[in-house]
Amino acid sequence: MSRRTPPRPIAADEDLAKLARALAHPARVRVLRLLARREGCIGCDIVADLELAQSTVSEHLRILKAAGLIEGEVDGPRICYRLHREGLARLKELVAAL
Amino acid sequence: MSRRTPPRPIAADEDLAKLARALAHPARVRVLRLLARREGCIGCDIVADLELAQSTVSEHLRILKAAGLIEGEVDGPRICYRLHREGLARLKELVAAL
DNA sequence: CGATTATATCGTTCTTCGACGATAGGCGAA
DNA sequence: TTCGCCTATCGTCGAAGAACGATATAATCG
Repeated sequence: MSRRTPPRPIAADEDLAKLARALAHPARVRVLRLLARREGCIGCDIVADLELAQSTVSEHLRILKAAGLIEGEVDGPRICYRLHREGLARLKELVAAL
Repeated sequence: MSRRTPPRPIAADEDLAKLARALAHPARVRVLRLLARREGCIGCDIVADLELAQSTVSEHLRILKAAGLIEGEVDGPRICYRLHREGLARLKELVAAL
């Protein structure tokens, strides 16, 4: 157990890779910036901002949510998205530690 | 030209997405950590550390190099890889700015 | 020179991603 | 309840990613 670099996957590597994958598309980065700018939440305005089909945007949002970078709260017939500070903080930690 | 959010791609989004894509695989994250640990350079030891075929590792290194996160210097018959501080710093900047 | 070692590249196969249209479900308003 | 808006999900298709073995290139050693 004094091996220098254990051959096992190493959880932190997987974690960072997963978060990075969520960032690995300009549309998703744009969504994050959008949510950062407007402190509050945004509904379908995201669809209007990105120039993509609604279903495509929905998929990007799903990916960001699955990665823990954003969260969506149901607000009547629409959904209010906002940054998920904890997930974002974890991402920053992991990157800063590189 | 007073549009709030111009529909153009926005270079910074593309940049961050590209960098993130380079990080979007555990093997590549691991390489970065490896190079961070051993301050100096490493040759084919990377192949030994990752449990992947040499050609696969070579491809991962190519991707990291293309993203500007590492650099390789020819050292006789082998190649000495090290972190590319500037690229890494740019990545950290962009992520921290989120 | 010939052998050895370290890397890169090529070609293939399989999987995953990204985009779209079509459609279904939920909620508020009329 | 019926209509209309917002969102999610499904199915499909083409593009890109990931892995490998085989092979090519380059430099050192004997």
